[in-house]
Amino acid sequence: MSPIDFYKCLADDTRLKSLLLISKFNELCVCDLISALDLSQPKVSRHLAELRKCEILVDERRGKWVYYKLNTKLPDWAKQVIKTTAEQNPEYLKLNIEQFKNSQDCC
Amino acid sequence: MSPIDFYKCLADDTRLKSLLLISKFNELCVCDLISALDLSQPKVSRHLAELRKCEILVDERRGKWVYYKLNTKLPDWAKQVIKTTAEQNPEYLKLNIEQFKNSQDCC
DNA sequence: TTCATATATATAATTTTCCATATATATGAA
DNA sequence: TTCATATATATGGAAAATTATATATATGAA
Repeated sequence: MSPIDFYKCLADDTRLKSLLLISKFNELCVCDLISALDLSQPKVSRHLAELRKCEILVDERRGKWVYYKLNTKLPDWAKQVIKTTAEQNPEYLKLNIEQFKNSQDCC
Repeated sequence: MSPIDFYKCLADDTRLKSLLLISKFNELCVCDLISALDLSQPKVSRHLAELRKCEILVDERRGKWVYYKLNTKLPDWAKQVIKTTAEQNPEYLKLNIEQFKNSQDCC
């Protein structure tokens, strides 16, 4: 994975937020992201497909749902970049996480 | 600096290479980057202007030359991301650094 | 059939690039 | 010093390329 392909894939609000939310929650299904980000299903799905195509995320179908998580084969630098960004920017995801938790009726 | 603005600014080959070269060499002038990257002067200048506009780089004129270096006011996570990417991807800049050293007639 | 997700196509918006030109500094001659 | 020229860098504007979006439709599991 070349740095430029990696950063191009992060350079969209929907993709970056999806990635950081998935990093925080370990794995999420498409419908979780749709409700957290409050975006249309095709939009979320298309951006997840991009993250899948450049092998940042992997997907796994379990019944009706498709779950996305980080690709464990990512190079170390990419894992570190995602982790650092997610941990040190809580405010960037704050509202999305609140909304997600409300929609899950939990916490 | 929001993560999305930061990553949008990295998501171009000219900008990313310029940034990583500057990170490696501490500071470089525009003409150094033009010869290292083998790109037109307006192209390099325009991309440096973007990195300046989003406050990732700062510039300083010294005589005829304008030097660019990292903005020390960058948030920690951004500094870490740049450092990690630069250090763990030597091959991404390899040819550019060789070409730069040849043009400088050094090392 | 319904629910969850993916994808195709057309359109819109954004970004990049190129060429020309502008600006700022340095240098050399008169 | 002044004027002309050279060098380094920046920027305006148009065209080209890339990317994102909405809507409609397709697929796959229950």
